[in-house]
Amino acid sequence: MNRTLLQAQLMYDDMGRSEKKVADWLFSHSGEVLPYSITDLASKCESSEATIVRFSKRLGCRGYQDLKLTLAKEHEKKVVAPVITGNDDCFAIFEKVCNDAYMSLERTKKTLSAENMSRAMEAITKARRVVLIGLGTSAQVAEDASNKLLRAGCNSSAYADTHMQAIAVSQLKAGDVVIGISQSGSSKDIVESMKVARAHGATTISITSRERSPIARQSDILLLTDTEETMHSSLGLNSHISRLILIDALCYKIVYQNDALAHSVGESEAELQSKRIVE
Amino acid sequence: MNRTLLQAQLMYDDMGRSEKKVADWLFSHSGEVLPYSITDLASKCESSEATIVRFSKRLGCRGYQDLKLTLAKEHEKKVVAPVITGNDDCFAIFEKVCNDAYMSLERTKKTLSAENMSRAMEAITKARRVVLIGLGTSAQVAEDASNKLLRAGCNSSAYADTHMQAIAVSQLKAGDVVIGISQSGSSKDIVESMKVARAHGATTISITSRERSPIARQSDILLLTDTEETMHSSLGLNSHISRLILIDALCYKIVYQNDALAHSVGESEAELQSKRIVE
DNA sequence: CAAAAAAGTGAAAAAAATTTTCATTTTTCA
DNA sequence: TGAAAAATGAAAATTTTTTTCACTTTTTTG
Repeated sequence: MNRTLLQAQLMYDDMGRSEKKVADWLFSHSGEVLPYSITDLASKCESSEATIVRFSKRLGCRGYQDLKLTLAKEHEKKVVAPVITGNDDCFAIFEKVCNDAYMSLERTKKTLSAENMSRAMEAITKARRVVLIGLGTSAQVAEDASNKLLRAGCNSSAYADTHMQAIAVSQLKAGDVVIGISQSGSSKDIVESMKVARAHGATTISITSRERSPIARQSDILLLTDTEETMHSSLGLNSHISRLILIDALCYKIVYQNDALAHSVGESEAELQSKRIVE
Repeated sequence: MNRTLLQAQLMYDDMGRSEKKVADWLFSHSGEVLPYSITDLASKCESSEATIVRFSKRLGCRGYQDLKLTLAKEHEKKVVAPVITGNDDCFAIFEKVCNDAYMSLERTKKTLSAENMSRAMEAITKARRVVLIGLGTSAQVAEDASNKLLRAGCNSSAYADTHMQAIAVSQLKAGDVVIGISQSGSSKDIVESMKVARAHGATTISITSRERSPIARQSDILLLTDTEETMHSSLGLNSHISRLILIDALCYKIVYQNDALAHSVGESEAELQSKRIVE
């Protein structure tokens, strides 16, 4: 139920018999009205066009058209990704997985904290050394991030092996940064390494999909990618993509920041861009 | 910029002079259009009603009314200027990179051939052995694909090292499949391995962003991800994402196909799904 | 390079949707 | 009960949208 219909509920007692019919229909079919013309709606409600216009004006709209636009603006997006079926060909599945990815990115826009991103960026920029740790798919993301951070001028390394991770974090000091990447946030070895890093005074940043997870508790800065996996992609694909983009945005900002001076002295956008090329 | 207008940006080149005027006006006044009637808008754009209806239909709407409703539904979304500037904070950059990714996926939907995807899927399903080769970022994709194919029941391996790649492809026989992954399509070692695989009678599949590239010429089946990189993400990020999704869709179809029998005997959707979990 | 074909365009007609008007019905209240 | 006020819906008036079609521009082809 959206704002306009709540308003209608408040005014319900002031309405006449016929206007109430319109309100009732809208309460039980709030999502369906947009494609209907005023004539369609009048017959659905067993009411008349004039009544619908009056109803619209009561709610502060200029008329039925305006009401529809108002409702559309408040329309909560319940984009339901179509379900993949056995009859779909590869391409149809590709399209559906793409849709899933869009939705996942939209969700990530909501879960990700702008402030934490900025804090992470600053911590990384100032760090003497940045260590990235992750396992499985997350190791790939760590590797990718490390490559990009190197290009951005940070002293970073990624470790995909738990032993190497343990060694690397034990060398960290205050002012250093460790970035732990874990989809579930509960990979035991990763959490353990985060603890050690913290004990040595390093700033701990975690990239995970679960807000209440062991890794989150060991983190000074938490970067949350989308929380909810959908049906149509491998578990982890969507957060993998979110994390790749998150890393890319961070590195972009770091490059921009580091090169602000050089840039202001006349370095071209193209040169700036060239520092980011990875493949 | 919302989804519909991003779509318009993708289709911009296909529009005529007058339709472009409509698009231009909307790009610079995207928030203002809702109260305008088609006649108002036509005069604002120095265009005609008919052109606006055509423009609306191009974007998949039934007409101007429908376009307005669609825009109204997307109304709440923030308008993100397409160019990243030094003043953007990390989060704003993240949003822009997401938009880029979105546009890149839309482009990939155009370049990717549905038929070739199906042919690739069939070749992989029937193959005695699948070898994946790639370097750099593409090696990560190859690794990811190999993991998923294994889960899907294919005998697959990925090689990130050129020597290992050379050895692996020399063992292939007719009926085997090699999948070469290369952003530019011209990594010398990869192309060479594709040639060898082909000489041994294996089916060659390539995943690349360049249609006219050496690797494409060595391929029986060509899978083209988006061709044009944009300004806002690292060179390669967008095609990396496209390829991850492409792989995921392929594997999804393979799992569905392989398990069709088991499924029909009563295996649940959940069990089917569980075979795809990677992390 | 010119002719033919295709694509794009906008004025105006046609259709549809919306809003207003007004006669009639229903409700309110003394 | 009956007069005034409020509510209603059919139909008219208006506005908006969509379609049509003749004309223009662009592209292709011989």
